[in-house]
Amino acid sequence: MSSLDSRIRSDLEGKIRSGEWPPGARIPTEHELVAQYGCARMTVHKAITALVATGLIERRKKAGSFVARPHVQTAVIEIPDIAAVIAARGEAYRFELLRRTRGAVATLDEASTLAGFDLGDEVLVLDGLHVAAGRPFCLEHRLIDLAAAPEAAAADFSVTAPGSWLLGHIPWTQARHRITACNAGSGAERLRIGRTAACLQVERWTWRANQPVTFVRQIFPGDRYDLVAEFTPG
Amino acid sequence: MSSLDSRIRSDLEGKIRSGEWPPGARIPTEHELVAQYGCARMTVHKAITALVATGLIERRKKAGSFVARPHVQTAVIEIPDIAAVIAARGEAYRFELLRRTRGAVATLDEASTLAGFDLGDEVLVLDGLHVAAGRPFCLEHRLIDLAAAPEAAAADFSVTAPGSWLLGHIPWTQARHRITACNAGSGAERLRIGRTAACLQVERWTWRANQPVTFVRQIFPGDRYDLVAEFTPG
DNA sequence: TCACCGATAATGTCTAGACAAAATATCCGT
DNA sequence: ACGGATATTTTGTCTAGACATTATCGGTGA
Repeated sequence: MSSLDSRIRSDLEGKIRSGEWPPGARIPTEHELVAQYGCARMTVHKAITALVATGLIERRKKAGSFVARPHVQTAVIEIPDIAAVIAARGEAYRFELLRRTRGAVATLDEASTLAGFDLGDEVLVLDGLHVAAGRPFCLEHRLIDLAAAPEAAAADFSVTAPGSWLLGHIPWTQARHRITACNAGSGAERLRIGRTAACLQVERWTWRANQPVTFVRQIFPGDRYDLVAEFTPG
Repeated sequence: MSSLDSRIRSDLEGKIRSGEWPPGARIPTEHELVAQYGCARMTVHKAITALVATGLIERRKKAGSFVARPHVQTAVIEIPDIAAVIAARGEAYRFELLRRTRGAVATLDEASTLAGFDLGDEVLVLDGLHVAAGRPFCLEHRLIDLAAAPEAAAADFSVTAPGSWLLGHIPWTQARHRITACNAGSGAERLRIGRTAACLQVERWTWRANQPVTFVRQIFPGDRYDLVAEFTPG
């Protein structure tokens, strides 16, 4: 942390975040910074490279390095395990398994539209309810590809939620999230809210080495959950 | 792209993403990779450093470098300018300014709860509607701190949406997003949907050098917009 | 005036070392 | 068998150069 390159990095970052160097401004050349800090160019280069990686700086050969002009807001959103969220709130957590079936993908209506599961793949279909402090917190519908996660066939999901189980057993390498709003509709009874109540719907596709592992659709009552994305550019 | 360090990087990344090196596995030491690629250690080190920055690898002195075990899902979500979103869809875009008032923060009900605006700050309050292809797309309520963005007082927001204007004029350095679901409620008329329709509500606080710049609450009809977060670990 | 083309200045990559720091492994004495 | 000092391995940082690459700038000729 107190290495020279991280000092240079935070110096530069400070000038940018304070607004002293506004977006589009040209920052000193590596040569100038070398003279200023009395170090090797590699050290300066490393510091700038780190800021390029975070999107704070853009480099153009011959022209120089410039403070990036942010154009899209990219926020990092953390989607933790539900059990962990509830535990962090200090509430009691329980998972209720509502349905568990097993079958080939072709027989399931959702399958063809979802995720790129191969037709005929054996999947586990799990419906469940996450309960926090006695109140329904999230209704979950999940498909698990048994080709990618054969051990899931023997797992006991009445104790551990499938999400938590998968996290520990089948490491994924890629995921895609879709966040939408919907009315509670047919899930209203289970969630014990009105059918017209607004809910946050998070859909997540998860792959491992380009093979689908699981698809999950989670429905949260709008007043019980929100997603917060902290952010720094860019 | 075809530099040696990026080749080493993608070799390593391939082994990890393919599952050949599972989470927790130890990867070859830098010394071994140097022997394997016949290059300087700096080159190998740079490649690994890049993967550490993305969270794919963890390094421990003496012990070695290991494939990271993902524990929370962190997704990167892009929140682009609304005008740009609609343009990308190939639809006509229009912004309608519904209300524009100016006043000190203390007089506004929302102010004290919002964002850390200082009491007494002069703010611009803007309500507007984003229209895509003739249909309401997003209802927006915004506060702009005139201390942070004095030029906003003179800007003409009946042409350019304040979000787009701010993006070009007042670079922010920090932002926080909150994503919830809500019913259309009082916004239903403007959005031309039912009062009970589910909407995605995005709230965004934006700072520049630790000074609040703007707060915005955007309400999207749930069936017209969703957020997609692509993801790679960790 | 305009198109081209070469000089130049900046970043991009890489080398072959050096020393530092930290965590594990080993050995030794009790 | 255990605890603690010591050795070793591995990553962390840095140097002082080298040559490659490329966008810009300025000049030259049509």
